[in-house]
Amino acid sequence: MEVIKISEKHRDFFSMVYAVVQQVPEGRVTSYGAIAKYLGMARSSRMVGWAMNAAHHQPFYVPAHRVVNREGLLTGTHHFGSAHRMAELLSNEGVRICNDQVENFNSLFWDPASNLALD
DNA sequence: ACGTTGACCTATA
DNA sequence: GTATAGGCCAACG
Repeated sequence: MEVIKISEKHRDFFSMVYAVVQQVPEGRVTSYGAIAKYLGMARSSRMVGWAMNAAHHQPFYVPAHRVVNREGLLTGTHHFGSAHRMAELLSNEGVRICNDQVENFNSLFWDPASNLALD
């Protein structure tokens, strides 16, 4: 087991990412870019993925399986322990997965910018 | 300290 | 429609 250390500076950013991911309803999915854009880091969407990497080490639950890339492709399946873990979780929520690809992704897509109010 | 990598996205051809 | 290039910024060797 490796422990991923999170810099104090980015603790906030990570927390914000987790907060958004936790708002994603069951049976719905969102993308890294949408989260990054919502947090004002549209050009640093890779950091969202890095935050997901550390999500497993967080004390609270983070439904990282509901976060996919902009094509609706499950790119992070290898980081879920088993390759089919992510697809299983999504399938359990009613999301049809075919070859690591979310079906009807356009309808299942949940955009935080359109569902969360910006204060 | 430098180069490479990465759960990505946008732009251009 | 696919293919290639560039950018982004933190973590790792």
